[in-house]
Amino acid sequence: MAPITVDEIAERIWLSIAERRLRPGMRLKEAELAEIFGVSRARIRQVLTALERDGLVKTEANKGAIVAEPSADEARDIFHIRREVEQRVLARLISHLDAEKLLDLFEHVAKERAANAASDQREIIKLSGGFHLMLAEMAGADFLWGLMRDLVSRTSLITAAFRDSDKYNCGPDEHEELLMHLKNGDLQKAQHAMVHHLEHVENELKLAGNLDHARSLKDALL
Amino acid sequence: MAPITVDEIAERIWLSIAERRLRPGMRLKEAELAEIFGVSRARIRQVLTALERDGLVKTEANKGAIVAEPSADEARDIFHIRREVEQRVLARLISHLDAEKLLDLFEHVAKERAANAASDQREIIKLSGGFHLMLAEMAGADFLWGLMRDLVSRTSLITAAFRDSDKYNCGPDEHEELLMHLKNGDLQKAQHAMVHHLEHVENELKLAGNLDHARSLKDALL
DNA sequence: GTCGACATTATTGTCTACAATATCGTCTGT
DNA sequence: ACAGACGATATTGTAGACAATAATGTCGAC
Repeated sequence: MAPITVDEIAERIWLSIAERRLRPGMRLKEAELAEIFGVSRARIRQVLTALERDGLVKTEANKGAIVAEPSADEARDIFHIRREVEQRVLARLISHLDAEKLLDLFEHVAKERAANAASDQREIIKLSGGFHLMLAEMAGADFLWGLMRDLVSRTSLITAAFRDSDKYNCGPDEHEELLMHLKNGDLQKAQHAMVHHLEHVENELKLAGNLDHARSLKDALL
Repeated sequence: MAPITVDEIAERIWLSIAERRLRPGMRLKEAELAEIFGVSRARIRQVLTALERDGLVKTEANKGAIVAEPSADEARDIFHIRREVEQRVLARLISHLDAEKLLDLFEHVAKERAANAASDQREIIKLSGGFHLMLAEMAGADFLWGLMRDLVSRTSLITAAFRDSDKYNCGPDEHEELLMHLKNGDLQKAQHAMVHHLEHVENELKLAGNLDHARSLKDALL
């Protein structure tokens, strides 16, 4: 019997948010979560602080945690920064990229394709983010990897909040195209493909119509 | 009698690191810190997780926390990303920047100048970072502000680790020049000044000589 | 009948004690 | 004398109990 870890709980909540089972604004009561996962509140508190760091929940003093409600502007900022970070990741990666790593990456994309074929949404979400994190990890740049973790989870939240259809965000085709350029050692083309890919994802969201959830009741009703 | 808060403790530790009173690699034992600040270990734990989020300390499971030991490559990544983030901050800021905010900014620079004149190192450190955070806060972009907090603290660590002289990093003159461009509503020049400023700071560090602290003993001795 | 103060309840924040784990010293067998 | 394992100690991880705080419902006064 292995007690569930903090990371596992955090992942579960992350997935629930990405799947839109937990909607922005929903309260996450500590005692409730502790009950659900069969752990103490102390552990849940760690989970919540981790989730807050990744921008998935927002906590207010003495008022608890709620699922974060990103604004359209925030979403644009996140995509903007993410484009820069991902390009940097590729630049750092391409210098020490060997055949084995490339194989792992192609294998990963194959898994994505399988999940897509099976319409296994949870797996799709995990793998899509995982691909980008894998690139960062292989780049061997801890700081960039940490940033990417943050950005990926925030992107999940944004996608959940702003996509209209049930279309999936990260298609395997674009990932594979990117890998081809990496395989050829062409950094510029790889970066271009990455930017294109991210813009594609961003453009599928409804950021234009700023039907922003109002920050306060006052704003919402007056 | 007000008990010291988590943020205050974190700031104290941050300053000690920035002042090089705490050196990279030093252990931060929980009980010891709890004793020093007169609080319980639970509180210290919160402090340490916060510091880890900001990249100032590194914790390993069941082994405790040590002051982080950034590599030169990591430092370069951080500066690279920081340039992009700061430019984005300026872009977001310039649209809704009024006379009052500008006044506050100029006032802040005046304080920096005073601290410099008095050679109050602790105050210099606080104010230098504070200036950049102030810009982010005024931009009204929470995500960017959070990123900047992270980047500023990481920059403090890098500066502490890699500067050779006791030269101070952020000079008030460059900050003021930036403000002039903002006052004139010239985004491009402001961004250019910012990039120049950050490159200036980066170039004063000894990142070239990669006398990287080896990650492991094996690497260090063999 | 409505406004304001007060009590109740639910929820988070904090502390203290206990359990798990790693590290380091020591001992024994060869 | 040295290698390996075992045990002691120090340190972190976890849980549960208690205190503080904020939201809400109720009562009383005007």
